[in-house]
Amino acid sequence: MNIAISNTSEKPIYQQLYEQISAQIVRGELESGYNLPPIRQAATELRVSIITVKKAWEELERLGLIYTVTGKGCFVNELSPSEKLHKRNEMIAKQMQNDIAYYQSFGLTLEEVVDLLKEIY
Amino acid sequence: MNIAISNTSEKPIYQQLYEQISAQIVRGELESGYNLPPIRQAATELRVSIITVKKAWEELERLGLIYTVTGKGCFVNELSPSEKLHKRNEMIAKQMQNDIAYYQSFGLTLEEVVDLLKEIY
Amino acid sequence: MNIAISNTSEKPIYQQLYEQISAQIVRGELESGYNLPPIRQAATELRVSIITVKKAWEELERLGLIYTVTGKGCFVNELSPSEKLHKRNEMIAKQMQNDIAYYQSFGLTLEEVVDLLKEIY
Amino acid sequence: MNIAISNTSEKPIYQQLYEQISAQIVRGELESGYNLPPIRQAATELRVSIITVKKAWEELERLGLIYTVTGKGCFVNELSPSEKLHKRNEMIAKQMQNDIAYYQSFGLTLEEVVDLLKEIY
DNA sequence: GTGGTCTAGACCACT
DNA sequence: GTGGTCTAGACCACA
Repeated sequence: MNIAISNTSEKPIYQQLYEQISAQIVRGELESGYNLPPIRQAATELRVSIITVKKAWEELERLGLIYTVTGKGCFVNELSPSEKLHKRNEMIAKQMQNDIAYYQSFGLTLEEVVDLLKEIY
Repeated sequence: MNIAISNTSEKPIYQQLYEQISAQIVRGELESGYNLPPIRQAATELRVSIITVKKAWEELERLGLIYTVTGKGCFVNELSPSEKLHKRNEMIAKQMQNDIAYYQSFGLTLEEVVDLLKEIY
Repeated sequence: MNIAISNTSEKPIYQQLYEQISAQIVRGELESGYNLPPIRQAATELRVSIITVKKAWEELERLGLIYTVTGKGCFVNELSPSEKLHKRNEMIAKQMQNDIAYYQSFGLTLEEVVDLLKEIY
Repeated sequence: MNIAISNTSEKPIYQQLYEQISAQIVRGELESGYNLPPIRQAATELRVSIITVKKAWEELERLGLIYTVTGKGCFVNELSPSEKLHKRNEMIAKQMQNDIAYYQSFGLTLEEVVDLLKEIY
């Protein structure tokens, strides 16, 4: 578990958590069947509230990336590489649609967006 | 004034307001010196609270896009086209940094991002 | 009449007016008996509201710097040089007390204030 | 938290709040990491509205003096003594420019200002 | 319990 | 009639 939490970020902590973990899962960093640390342990290590971790784990379950076995813990789902890729593209596309809507509201063309993107990347 | 407010959006109303208006200003739709509607009138038309409009107008002033004269009203600042362009890119870049951070967390390369962008745009 | 009005200043216009004129009077730039321009003319020239000019003229009268002759106009009071000096010091001292209170709230010593003052002046 | 609010002052309440607190921070009275009282509690104690306190806290955040963590509270930023000094001088200088402009409108020289200052201080 | 947002209505200063 | 400020109370997201 390699997670970076920022208290001053505009994103809520539980979102930072599930975004980073879901990224690690679809990238294959966290393998199928990987046993996520217990909520209490994760909360202690990351110095966040148990409720916050619970909320993040719940979101991961809702996304179909992990499953919970009561009394045993949470595990990364079995996902084929193609399924992972599909989920990854799904998540990215969802975000990108919002981003593009924002760019377009300022009247940016695709070329301008790409140019700015190359500059900042 | 052509504003669309969504009560279901995750963005606060005042932010929707200043984002749309700032976009209209830097796109040149609202000309320099344009007299924004009085906050009370805007509040009535948009069916939101005066304070909500006020907060949006304040942010626009902070962004250097409008100025307010007590007792007279609020007006769009005098901005040269290059200044508008600069402010636009500034706002976009700020947002784009967050977007890119998200894409990178999924391990996307610049090329992949551009490809996806072209697809969705 | 040599007045500079700023719409974007945080000071209300009527205050800008009476502050500048009172300064000109106690400095001797506007001589005793000088006939201030009619309210309507001043309002037109300065591009402000008649009400605003009226409010400034009233404040000047309240300060004992001008007097009004109904139907004839407003005139600068007869003031001896020592009276002018006294009024000047009075106005400055009043302002300076507020300024000093502000500086002191930040814990500045007299020496620090003087140093900063020399730097900015 | 040692705040004095004057309802008769010409300054708005929220400005009195952030001026006094910012002074306390740059003077070092409120240490880095200090947990400001919750806005509701502060509002009750100071007998002002929540929104008024919120507005003051927002300005403090904008000045780079505090940061807020949703659900946790507001905290004084980590600032080195030199940073504090810099921020202090920055705030003072901003105010002092207005003060000096006023003095100069009366034709005062730097020496006269300093003399008066020493007298009143 | 904490901050984030919003409402509806009010009073005041300024133009 | 305009903006500037303030109130008292409410609901929601977050920890």
